[in-house]
Amino acid sequence: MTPSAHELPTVVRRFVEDAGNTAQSLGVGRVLGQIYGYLYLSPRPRSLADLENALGISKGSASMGVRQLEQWNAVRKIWVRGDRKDYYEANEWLGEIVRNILRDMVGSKLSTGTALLDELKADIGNGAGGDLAPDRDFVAARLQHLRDFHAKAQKVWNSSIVRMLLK
Amino acid sequence: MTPSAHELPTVVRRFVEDAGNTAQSLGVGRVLGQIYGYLYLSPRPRSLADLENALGISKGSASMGVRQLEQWNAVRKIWVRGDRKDYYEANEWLGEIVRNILRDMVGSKLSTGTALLDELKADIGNGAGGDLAPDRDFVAARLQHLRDFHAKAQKVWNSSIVRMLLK
DNA sequence: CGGAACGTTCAGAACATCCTGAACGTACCA
DNA sequence: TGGTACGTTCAGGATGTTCTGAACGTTCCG
Repeated sequence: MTPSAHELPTVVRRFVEDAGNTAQSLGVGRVLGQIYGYLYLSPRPRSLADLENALGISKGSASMGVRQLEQWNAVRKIWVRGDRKDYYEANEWLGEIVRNILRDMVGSKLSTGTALLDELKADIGNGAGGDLAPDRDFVAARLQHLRDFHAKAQKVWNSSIVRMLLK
Repeated sequence: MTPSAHELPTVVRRFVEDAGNTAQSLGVGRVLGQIYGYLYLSPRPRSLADLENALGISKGSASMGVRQLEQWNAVRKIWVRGDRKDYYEANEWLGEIVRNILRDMVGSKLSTGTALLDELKADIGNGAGGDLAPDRDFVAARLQHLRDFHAKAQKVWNSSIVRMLLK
């Protein structure tokens, strides 16, 4: 008699489902939401096998899922002496988690995003943009406008990250 | 001699490409980024046919793309007397666009997200969560914790929307 | 040393999303 | 009234993403 999945209490099952949907619709992957949701309602740490079993996902998904969640500090690995399994528990400080996720999904793009603009500006400066002919000035102005916006966005971003950090 | 695509100036082509990639990686769809990017660098309004042609996308994509962008106020429809085509131009106020996109991708979830929590809380209140047995209090506490976070998140969200609005 | 228990990896299947293009509706004009 | 020029829709094909599960590496134990 294999210990089948679907033995979760109704409340937990529904919560996990919703966490999965929410995670997916925010673009972080359904499984991550499910794992976090399950651990969030677990009064004690759970092993990878528990996750496979409780959520009906594969070993691979569980393994990669917890790794990603660890990177965001959404879960912690717990060692139990004399037990070779890895156990995990949820970090309940959601603000921190959200911040970490945002930093690594949005923040990175904001910081690298200037490169292309500079390059294009340089291209226009040389004759490289010769085929722009009559629109040259307009295009240059718009690129400049975008650069300004980008700079402002970076500021807002940094300060708002700090604000959330204050909680 | 069909007027083929790929007649865009190099600078424009690269900008459009990048806009497409950025849009995609932020989860709003590559085509939307391309259309907006193209219009952003266009000194005059463009028709749907222009978009199909310049970006190498289908009529359907162009049509649905501009509709979505209109909803976010990212582009404006321009009427030209005596011309049956619809023309579009980009709204250059990116802050407004970002705000509109966020409102409709994140804001909505924040406002609807309480429903499930309330329901589950009620279920625990009745005997419905009987199979939770010894974990009942822990689960209830975690649900409450989440409710608190949710309330706080709504506040931060509303005020930060307002802040960006101030420019 | 051999084998058991575990975590990790990754090719490819399963699934979801996005885009195309043909069919259609509508407005206009001769 | 028929024809043309346009915009819209949506079934289904094309593309991209996520998940599975078998193969493998490692650690531990007898």
